[in-house]
Amino acid sequence: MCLMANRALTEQAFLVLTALVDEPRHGYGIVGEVERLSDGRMRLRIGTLYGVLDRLTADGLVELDHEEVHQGRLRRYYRLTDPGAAALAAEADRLSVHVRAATSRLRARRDRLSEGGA
Amino acid sequence: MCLMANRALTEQAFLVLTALVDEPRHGYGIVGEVERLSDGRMRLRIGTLYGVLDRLTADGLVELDHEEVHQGRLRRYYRLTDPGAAALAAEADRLSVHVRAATSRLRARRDRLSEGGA
DNA sequence: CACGATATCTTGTCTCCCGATATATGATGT
DNA sequence: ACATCATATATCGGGAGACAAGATATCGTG
Repeated sequence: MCLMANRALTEQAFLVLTALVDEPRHGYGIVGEVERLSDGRMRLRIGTLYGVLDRLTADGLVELDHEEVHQGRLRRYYRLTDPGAAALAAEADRLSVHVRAATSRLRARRDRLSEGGA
Repeated sequence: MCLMANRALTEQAFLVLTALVDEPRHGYGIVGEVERLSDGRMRLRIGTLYGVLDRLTADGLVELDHEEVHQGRLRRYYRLTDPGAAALAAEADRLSVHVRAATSRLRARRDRLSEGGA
């Protein structure tokens, strides 16, 4: 366990954390929620999920909530921790700066080009 | 050259494209601009830059603008192409969806927790 | 009773980020 | 004069991580 590892989150880790903000979810539930919250554009691969989940657990950003058997199949539910919520907030902030920089510059470029082309 | 490769951009590629929206820049200029546009939080490593630049060039998202010698040292300037601007806009849009999902859920979580804690 | 969906996890491959290194010139300091 | 640092290009090896594919198991459906 390494709670102090505040390296930048990967995009997949970001999406997993986001999917867990509302309520604890199990593996397949996380995959479905990620697809939903990204407007169906991001499909988290099942092989990717468990690696991400292991790393997030090791860093203390998520933790095992409980296990239950649903229709004969085991479901392992994960929960967002407070450090996890803080890390997600920090990463969202960081990304938001990049997105704003890109969109404002692109807008200026479009204005510049349409002016020259008119 | 593979113009049709619309795989998702890496974060570093996103930042390089953003740095080139305003005007053509050379390698070191890109590094400095990335640091500026990320509020000093992202320092693009020089070893990373040239790999990113090679891939973006191969995909037709940037292209060589011109070369000039400044104070005895060669500067190789790169320029954003129209497909590059389109790819950057699409990626900014995609990230923006993720950021909004995270922030709105985190806000709801904070409200929920402060309510229970009050 | 085969097949697909649900559910977990492992393994191999491939991309790519990063640190280190190489090379070269101009500017700065002592 | 000479060392050192900033600028500027590029390459290489290591390691992290995403993804495809497969293993294993149960339930529902046709």
